[in-house]
Amino acid sequence: MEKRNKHQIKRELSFEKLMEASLKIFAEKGYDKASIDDIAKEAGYTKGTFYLHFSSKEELFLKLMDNRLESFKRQYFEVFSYVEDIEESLRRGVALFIELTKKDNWAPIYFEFCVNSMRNPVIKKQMIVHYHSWIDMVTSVLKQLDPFKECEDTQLKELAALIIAIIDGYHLQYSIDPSIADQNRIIQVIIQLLSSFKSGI
Amino acid sequence: MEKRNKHQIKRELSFEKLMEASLKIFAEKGYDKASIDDIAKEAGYTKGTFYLHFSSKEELFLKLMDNRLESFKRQYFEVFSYVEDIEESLRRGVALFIELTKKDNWAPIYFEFCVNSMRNPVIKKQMIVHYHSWIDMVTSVLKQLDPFKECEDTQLKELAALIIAIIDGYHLQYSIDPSIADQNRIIQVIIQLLSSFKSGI
Amino acid sequence: MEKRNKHQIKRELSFEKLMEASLKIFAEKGYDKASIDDIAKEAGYTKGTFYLHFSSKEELFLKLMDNRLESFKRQYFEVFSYVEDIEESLRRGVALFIELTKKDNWAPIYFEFCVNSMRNPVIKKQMIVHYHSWIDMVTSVLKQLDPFKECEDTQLKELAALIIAIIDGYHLQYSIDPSIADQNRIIQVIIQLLSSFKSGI
Amino acid sequence: MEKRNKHQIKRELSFEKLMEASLKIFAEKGYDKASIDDIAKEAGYTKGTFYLHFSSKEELFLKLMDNRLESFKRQYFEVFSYVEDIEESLRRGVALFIELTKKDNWAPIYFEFCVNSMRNPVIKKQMIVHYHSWIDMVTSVLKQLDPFKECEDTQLKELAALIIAIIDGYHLQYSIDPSIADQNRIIQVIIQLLSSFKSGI
DNA sequence: AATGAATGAGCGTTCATTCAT
DNA sequence: AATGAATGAACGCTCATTCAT
Repeated sequence: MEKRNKHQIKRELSFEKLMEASLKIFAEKGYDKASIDDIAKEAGYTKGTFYLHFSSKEELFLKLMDNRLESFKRQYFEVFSYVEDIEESLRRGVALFIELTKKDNWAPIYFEFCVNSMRNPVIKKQMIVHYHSWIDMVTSVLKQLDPFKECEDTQLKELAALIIAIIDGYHLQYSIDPSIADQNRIIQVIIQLLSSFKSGI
Repeated sequence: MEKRNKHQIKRELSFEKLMEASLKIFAEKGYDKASIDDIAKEAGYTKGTFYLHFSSKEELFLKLMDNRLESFKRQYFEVFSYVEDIEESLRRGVALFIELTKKDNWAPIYFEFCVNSMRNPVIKKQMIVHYHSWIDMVTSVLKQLDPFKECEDTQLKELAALIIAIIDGYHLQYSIDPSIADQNRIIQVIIQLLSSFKSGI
Repeated sequence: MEKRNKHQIKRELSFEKLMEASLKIFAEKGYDKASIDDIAKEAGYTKGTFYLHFSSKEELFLKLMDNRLESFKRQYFEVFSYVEDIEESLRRGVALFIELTKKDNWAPIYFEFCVNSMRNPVIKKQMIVHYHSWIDMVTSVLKQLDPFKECEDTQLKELAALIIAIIDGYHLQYSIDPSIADQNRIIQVIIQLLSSFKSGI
Repeated sequence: MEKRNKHQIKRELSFEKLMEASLKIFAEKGYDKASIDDIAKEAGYTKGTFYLHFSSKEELFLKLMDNRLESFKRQYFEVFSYVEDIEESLRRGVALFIELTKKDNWAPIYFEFCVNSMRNPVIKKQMIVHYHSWIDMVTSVLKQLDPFKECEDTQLKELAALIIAIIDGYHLQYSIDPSIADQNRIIQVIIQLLSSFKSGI
């Protein structure tokens, strides 16, 4: 048992280190230019160790995607979960939402996920699953808000998809040239979108 | 002289063909997985010819970016140039704008430009130049519209940047899962944004 | 003492299992493509256990060769040991001999031994020892037969070598294309060879 | 044209060198242990050049097999083609046949072909084709001989297959331990086989 | 202008072997 | 006795780039 545990702990440690390293390397170099050697070395191991944990580069990428996308959803959800009155708290929510994307070098890795999903069907499939799960999350947040409580899910989902698209667009612009991407304006747009949606009902 | 000319013509022809081929191959495979061999073959030449025109893969990529981004701006500008009365024609304009992006497999190559610009400073610099030039173009289109004629350029530029961000966001979503990206809604958002901007003045 | 015994028994068990597994894997994949992992897994153990029993892949191969070649000799000897009257029983003997080679996927592993012995001096040495021991075995069988009782050993050994060569040749042909290797004809050739040898004396 | 020619000549030269080198390396080390690096270096080139000529290691092996097996058939055929009177000249023919196999390090490469054909279906297929073509060759030689002129092809083919099996068996024994493989005896066996076949008609 | 032979560095992956547990 | 984490050398293969023709 004890042995088991020590092995397990070591295993988990090296796995964690490799995941962390791969996040960094993929973000820095992109999927293709990131080599297994780079990743293993960054994690403090050699190539061989990598293949103890992942059967291929693609598998690692998939696992990293899954891990990161899921973790982001969770973080976002926490941010939004205590949003109760509308305007002001939503403003705060969206601001936080946007703030989070700037942490952790999220942009390069996120767009790396996106771009690779456009060409690799396996990655695409996983991307779609996560994207929908985000939409569901945002939908459920909206549903907590008074004005939307009565809305149909389909409508709210469309609204959620729109919000995510806008934030992604802002996000991309911010990555290209932070000096032109104005966080306040994008928040205004989203608030406005919500208001007009309310009144449209 | 004549010979010179024939050579020049041939040279331009092979250059054009290589550019076209590289567009196709980069869109299909992405920067890293596209090989010079692939591109040359697609153009009907061999590797050697490639290096007669481009000193490296990166140079080609830069030239292609320049060429495509410029050409897109031109196409968009044409679309918008005869927009004179507001709402309806703008709707048509934005729709066309969006439609254009779906042609020519533009999405994968565009995001390829974006993602690479996040990592390569030379590419980034060029991307920023083009992005600003797009903003200027959209700004100038807006300026033609009655309600915005009196606006300050700085304000209009912010508006233009916002519009482009939103369209990019829509575009990305469309690339991830076309079934959730609703073109009409995104157009509505932009129209609304314009209206509210007008009334905000 | 008892503990010792238990350990020994376990040790012998795992050794046996590893040998059996290696026979199967080497036959299936050949020496180079068979991995220690494959073999250990097939035996129901892990790599570590393998190195408790064998110091290297080559040592295993050598032990397996020794084991298999010896075991084959024993089996053959049993088959031939009760051959007493000549023609008919010899026919049966040779047929059985050939039949045995088809069992247990013997061909691929046997030729694996042969081919490796052509390149590795250690393996070659062991192969020669066994080959000679086969010749001796066949010689002793021949010596039991009336017509050969008076023959000199050197002569009988030559005959034995010839018989083994012919069977190996048949065996190889059978492995390449079973549809052209005719067991009866090869038996006839051997019978004939024996008759002519007899009359040659 | 001239250019073409020079390129072609260079190409053929490097191809030839690579084939020769691969013959040597495969014979020395066997298929799996022979590395592309080894082969290319032996030929005086680098790995890259190898892949200009062969798309994979397997393709090279297949081409080498085809080339060698065909060339051997041709050599054998030349040896036998002027065999007209029986016994003595056949003796000479078989002797030459056997002699040829000792040249060029044929044994290790031939058994390498055989052993690999037992596990790789593509190689197996090609091996069978060549083997049958050998049988046909030997059959046609036999048919030139007076006693066999009237025989049916099917019968002669069986005889040919038998002869080849016996020679291969001798060949294998010779490779394992030359000191026990007696060339004269194997020739006697074949001659005898032919005589008994004749009288069997 | 165009070809294509040649290079060399690099990559994803495998695997025999070691050793702490 | 058995495990399994870790290594490091190798291997098959790809590809951007160079250069003689």
